[in-house]
Amino acid sequence: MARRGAYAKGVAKREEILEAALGVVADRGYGKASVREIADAAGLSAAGLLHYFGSKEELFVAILAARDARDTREHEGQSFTETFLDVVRHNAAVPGLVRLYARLAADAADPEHPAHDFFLARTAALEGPAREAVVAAQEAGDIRADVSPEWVMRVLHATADGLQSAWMLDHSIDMAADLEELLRVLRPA
Amino acid sequence: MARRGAYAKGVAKREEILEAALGVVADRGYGKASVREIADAAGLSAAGLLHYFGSKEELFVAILAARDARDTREHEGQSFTETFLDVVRHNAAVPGLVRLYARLAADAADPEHPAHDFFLARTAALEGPAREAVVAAQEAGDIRADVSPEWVMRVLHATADGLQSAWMLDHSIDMAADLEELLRVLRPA
DNA sequence: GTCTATACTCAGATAGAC
DNA sequence: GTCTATCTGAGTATAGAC
Repeated sequence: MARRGAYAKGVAKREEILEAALGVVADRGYGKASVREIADAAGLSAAGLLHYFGSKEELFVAILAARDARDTREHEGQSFTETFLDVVRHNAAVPGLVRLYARLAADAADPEHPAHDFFLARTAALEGPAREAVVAAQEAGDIRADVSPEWVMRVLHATADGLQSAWMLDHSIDMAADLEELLRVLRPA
Repeated sequence: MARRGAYAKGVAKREEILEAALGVVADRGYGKASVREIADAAGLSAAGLLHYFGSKEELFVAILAARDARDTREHEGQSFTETFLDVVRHNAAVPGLVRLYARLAADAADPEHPAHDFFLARTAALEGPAREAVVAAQEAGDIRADVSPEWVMRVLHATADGLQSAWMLDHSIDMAADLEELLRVLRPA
């Protein structure tokens, strides 16, 4: 049917726009990456782009959502620790994405911001599996038992985020190595 | 002399502008805080404001620099750990400042950004005293000796930053308590 | 040295034609 | 589904008043 074709084209165009947007952001930074420039790179007008994504901010949220979806898909079945460190290692290869994440997370503090709910949902979605993994690690003797699983989750998440902030300014920081050392320190005495 | 009077007035106006700017940012967020609106709140025109601060970004860097200067002044003579936790506790009372910091830190990843050098210098300035304090804490038996002082500094800084990110989205997080727990975990077995 | 008025450029977003 | 045209508001450079 005709609708099928149009639909498939829309999906393909969406992905093309996401690719182009990430490229422009990586090259020029969030602030200087205008909707017009991204539209040019994707081969359509600014208004055409906003037909797919309602606003610049929604477009950028979609990039982060696509990244999360890919990370989840690619690490299916892997252990929590390995997934965690793998994602951090991979992030060191995509500075544009890391900067986009930091920028959007800062803006999303405003409850009215389009990314606010995305970040809340993201943290909530990570919470379940991460908690299970931490409890299992404590039972297996890989993480000391005298700390709460919630605290471990918060601190691992926070430290990874904070190391990314520092790494953005100074790429000589080895985020994964610092986190591995933290996991070592968290082991029982 | 006449110069003295004019100079003193300029300094007072600068501080008035910084106060007004922080207020507007806290109320409306970085993005919606326009130079015109801040200028209105400070009682002068946008161009008048830019006479004191060359650009919106430089104005915001000045706010963070003033905060750092105050924090340093107020905690002179206090121990590293108490200063660290005090600053974190105080930050929970000034969400506008925390958001401004996060936003500027994200933008500052671009080496061309006016805040880039500020953040590099800030980290470097913290490094000396913090390293000394960590080494002393290790010698005193408050921090385990099998980790490098540099790693401890990076991780404490990163965790505090990351917890701030999480706290911006969800104010129920107790940043200071989580950091105290981290300091406890870092103690020798 | 302090500050205003004006104006320029560019941004994101919308309306409506095709 | 995509465009052109246009709106509104941003940052800021300039010229010059006081």
